[in-house]
Amino acid sequence: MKITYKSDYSLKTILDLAIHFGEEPVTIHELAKRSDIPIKFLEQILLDLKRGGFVESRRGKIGGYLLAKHPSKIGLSEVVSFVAGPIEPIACVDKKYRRCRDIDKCVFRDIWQRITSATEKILEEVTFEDLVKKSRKSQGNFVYQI
Amino acid sequence: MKITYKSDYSLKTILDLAIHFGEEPVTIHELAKRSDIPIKFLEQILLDLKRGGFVESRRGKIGGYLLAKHPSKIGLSEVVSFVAGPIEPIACVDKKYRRCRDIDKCVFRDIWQRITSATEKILEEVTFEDLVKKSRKSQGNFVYQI
DNA sequence: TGTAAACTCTACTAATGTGATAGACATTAT
DNA sequence: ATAATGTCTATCACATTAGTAGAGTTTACA
Repeated sequence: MKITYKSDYSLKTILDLAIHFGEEPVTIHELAKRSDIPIKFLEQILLDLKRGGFVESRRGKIGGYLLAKHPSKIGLSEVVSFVAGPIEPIACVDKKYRRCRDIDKCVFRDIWQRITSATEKILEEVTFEDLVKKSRKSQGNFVYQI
Repeated sequence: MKITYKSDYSLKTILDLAIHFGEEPVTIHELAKRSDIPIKFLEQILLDLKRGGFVESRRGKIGGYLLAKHPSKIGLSEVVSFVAGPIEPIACVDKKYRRCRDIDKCVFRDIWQRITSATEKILEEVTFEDLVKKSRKSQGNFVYQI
């Protein structure tokens, strides 16, 4: 799990669409402006999120983006996994990396697994509906601000 | 926190020195061979660890490296912070990154902070003495294997 | 039926980080 | 003296990140 600008932008964008769930499609322009994201970068991000099944789009005039599912059905865990990669903080879990000589005897592995479990537990308890509610509670609601 | 090869090598090296605490200095050559680390890369890593105050060196013939403190006084948390950067998984915590428009209203921030706390809790409970004991329990002790 | 406003797709780029490698130098036990 | 050790600086190939550019396609509506 690595929260880069791109994953940060992805999360903010899904939250924005969750806030506007049930309304008209939201344009890239609006999303970009509200979350202060470079518009051409956001285009690519939205295409990714579409491929991931998190958002849908409408083309043409009065087109825009919509959340693909109800915010209560979108878990933070699945989104984070998609936009920020596997939760594990450690290289040795990744298939691309060389294996340890004897990974089963690595005393650090248990640590990384415990951190992963703790992280998953926190993420799995949260849906975007929860985040929308939390966001509405923060007076002013930062997503709308200029 | 990002566990790269370099941080992985650093942890393994400190563990190796912890296992040999109280004995003669361990040479870079031995460390490199036992943990399968490119020797020239390990040289740099050891200089970093020295600057970090984790290890000491003896130059000249029969020189080598030693742990600077007793393994029970070296916490996994401090080592990980040193070799893998701040525990936080998120860009916005880093001073170098642009601030959110209104970071106090960011609904994700609380999530990253909870993950950070959970991670710190796990790391803070472990010292290298613990890891040495755990390592000795794994029969064969991978650090010694060819 | 034209057109403006929207999404779509591919390519490119600058900056940075990662994982090394190379080679000259300094120190010390014997 | 010398061999074995640590020290230091430079360089490099490759991947990732955070964009930018530009040409396309689709659709509502006048």
